[in-house]
Amino acid sequence: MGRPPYCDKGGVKKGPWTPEEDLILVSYIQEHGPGNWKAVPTNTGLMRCSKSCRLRWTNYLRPGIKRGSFTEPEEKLIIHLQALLGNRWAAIASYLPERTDNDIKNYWNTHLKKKLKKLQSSNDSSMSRGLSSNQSISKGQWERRLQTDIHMAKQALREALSLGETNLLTELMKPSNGSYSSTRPSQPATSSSATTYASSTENISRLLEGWMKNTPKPRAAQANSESTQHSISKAVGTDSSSSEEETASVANNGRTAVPNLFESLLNFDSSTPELSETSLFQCESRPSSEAQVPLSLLETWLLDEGFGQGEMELIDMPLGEF
DNA sequence: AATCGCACCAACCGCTGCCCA
DNA sequence: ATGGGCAGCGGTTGGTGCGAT
Repeated sequence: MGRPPYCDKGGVKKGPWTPEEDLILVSYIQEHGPGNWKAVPTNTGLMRCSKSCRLRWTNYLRPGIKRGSFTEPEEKLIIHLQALLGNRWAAIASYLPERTDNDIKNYWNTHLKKKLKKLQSSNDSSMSRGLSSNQSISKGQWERRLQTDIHMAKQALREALSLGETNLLTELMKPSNGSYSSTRPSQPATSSSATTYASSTENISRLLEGWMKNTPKPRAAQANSESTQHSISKAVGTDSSSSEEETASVANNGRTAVPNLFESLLNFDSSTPELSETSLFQCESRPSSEAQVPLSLLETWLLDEGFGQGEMELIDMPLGEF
């Protein structure tokens, strides 16, 4: 129906956010918490629509966001979840609490799609040499193979963990240096926009530091602000905190802390109380909205110890629908 | 050195669903 | 029951940087 576009009002700024705007937004959210986005432009004086503010926060400024290349376990998890859930990036992102749906979506579109295409084409050629086609695989076989793949992903996670939690987190958090480096690891922070932003964000970091020292806040906001500052500092590589802090749980905004997540992933207990018919997709809404990521039926299925055991011969089956 | 094409990602757009009056 | 307002989501686009030619 003809509802006018929400951000169609005149005088609404579009385009990249400036560090100053970021600072204003972060400061406001630290004080008031995320939510009630409609009030944000009004109360902050930002010439942005509420939607833009929300996006900027959830995709960039929100504490606990991991920036940097995707690790192999993450990659596998995304592939499997995409096979299971389709392009429901928010649902997928709920299993990777440090990644935003936007990030995952971008990563999928720019990296994984191609990767899988390649994989598929190479597989097609092997199929033409006598292997059965995807389409001819029975549903049961398909599911079993998928389960095997998932089991392997899980295995990879566990292996990573077995190196020690710190190592895992190091792995999971690398490079945590503020700019995406997935396929451009050497991209210098000297690219014009990056430079401008990085240096300005450094300023934000410093400003926030001072601001936090001087501004008394409610407890919740304070906790939030610390992690936010940490996040921003991290994002610009100015974080001087110890590695302990680095690996410390970043329970912020109700999002599941990393160690907790992996604890939940790896110590999965099938007697999870949340198990219910309706729980299958209960993680679809962003975990940023309050609760810890509950273990859903899907997680059960994904991570159940018993799954995939003895099915290792079914590895590397290409995932269809890519 | 200049140009072109590609890759990447932040941000926008538009739709959907939920909540509330 | 209904309609408006808002948040959330997925698809798409535009700007920027890099590498190849």
